[in-house]
Amino acid sequence: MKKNELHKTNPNVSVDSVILGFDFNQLNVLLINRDSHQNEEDKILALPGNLIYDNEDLDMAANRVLRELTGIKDIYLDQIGAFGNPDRISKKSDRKWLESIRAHPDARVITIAYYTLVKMEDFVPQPSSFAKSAIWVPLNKVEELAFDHSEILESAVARLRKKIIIHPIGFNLLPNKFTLSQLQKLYESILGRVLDKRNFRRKVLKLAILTQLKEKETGVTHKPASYYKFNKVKYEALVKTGFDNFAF
Amino acid sequence: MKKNELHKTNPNVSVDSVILGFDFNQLNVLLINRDSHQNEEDKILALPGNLIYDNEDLDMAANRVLRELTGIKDIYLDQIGAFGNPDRISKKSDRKWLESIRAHPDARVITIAYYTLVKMEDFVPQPSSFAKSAIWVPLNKVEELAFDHSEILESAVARLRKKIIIHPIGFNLLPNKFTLSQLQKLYESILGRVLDKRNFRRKVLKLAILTQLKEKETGVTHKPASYYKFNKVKYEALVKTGFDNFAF
DNA sequence: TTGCTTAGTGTAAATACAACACTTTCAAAA
DNA sequence: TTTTGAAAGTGTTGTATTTACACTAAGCAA
Repeated sequence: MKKNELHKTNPNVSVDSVILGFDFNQLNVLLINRDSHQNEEDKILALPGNLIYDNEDLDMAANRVLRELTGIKDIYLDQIGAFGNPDRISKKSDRKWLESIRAHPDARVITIAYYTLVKMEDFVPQPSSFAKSAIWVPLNKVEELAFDHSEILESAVARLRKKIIIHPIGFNLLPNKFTLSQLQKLYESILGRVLDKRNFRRKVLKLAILTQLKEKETGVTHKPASYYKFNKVKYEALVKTGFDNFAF
Repeated sequence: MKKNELHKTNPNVSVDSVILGFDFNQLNVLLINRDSHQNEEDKILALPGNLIYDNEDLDMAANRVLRELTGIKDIYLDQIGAFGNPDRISKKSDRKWLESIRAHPDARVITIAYYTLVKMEDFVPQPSSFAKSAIWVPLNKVEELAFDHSEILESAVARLRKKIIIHPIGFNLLPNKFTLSQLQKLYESILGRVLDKRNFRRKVLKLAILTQLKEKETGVTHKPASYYKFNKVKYEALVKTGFDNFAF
């Protein structure tokens, strides 16, 4: 084909999701492996994703992928952007991945990447011999991924790091009730630095978007921490005032 | 077709660019009209864009669109994201636009949107009877655009507003030499509020990324302002220190 | 009862931000 | 030549925010 000629075959367009969860210690990403036959190239993991349907918009497609894989619906989802260098099918294993989502074999693939934050308790991967089993992998243990998924994952984390300073989306990663220390640990994991306990607590509580519960931790070998829950009503009210800084 | 069936026809994928320029008074966006026949539906303007080629990556395609239209190359470009509701071809005129970029007629169109900041002096649209003539339109005079381009334009401005607080990309919109008042006016245009002159100057100068020139304004009927230029070397050094706040 | 572990709390110094008014310099008009 | 208009340029002060820092409280286990 002549260089720079318009394509005759339209590209495949898929949606891939970076699904992040927090295990009270570090961030984890949900990855899938194609099947359980452990050939060398089958060990390469990928972000969950699929081709978009004709009749759904992009956000719907991302929601569908999340729902089909985990059963979770109506969750916070944010588009990272489009990826798709023409030479992105570089690894031996990438072709197999493409077959598995029934992509047009001759066309390039462009993917619209999303990231989302979920409570890990909402999805516990089942040990399975089925194709496409999913596993939680701690961010610092992630190895090379299929296609350009490593790059997408990196973008997602960078985006989250910026966004969490401005919007308290971190609450999506925690159970409904949580302690201030858990919240602080979450922020430290995302931002990659330790925070001053007193300053953190003062700042969070001053926002007045948390409700302190009467309940406390039990069974711990130290002073039990008080549980809090996220107060969505107060948060919405706060946003309306033009609030835009949650910086630590 | 059955609902939620995978598409048989891959979507068209195009790149659209929000090209912004500053005329020392307000922000302008570069729009094109399809041809000079002034039928009613031909008056609808659109963002410049085109289908991506088979062998180019997305950023390259956006650069190409910018270069083909204006001759400008190697400019700051930032991806906004992907747009493309399946029902986005809503207006009578939209089909004509699609024909003009030779899109596959039966497939939906997904577009990857970019925005870029240019010096208006670098591109002066020529009055033309050719198809697809381009014009600078002040942001507050923009009417309904083709497809979902109004939504894309809105996203671009919102993105710029956030980004300019953190990165001094505003210099891309000004000539090489400019006065502090021009710079302030630019920030006021983007942020949509007036800024205190003394506080603005103190803050900008403290960053030490501007070099004051010996040259002053001439021919003005008031005290002539000193010219400054952007010092890229000092800026890069500043970024390395972890600087991330240019807030006003 | 002692020891270990994490929860929970206040203050002071340094820094950043916001508000505010007058003098200077040029060109044009009187 | 003098006056006028118009924007450039310049510091200070009060307020709010950020940072740094150390001890007591409460539970469980040994």
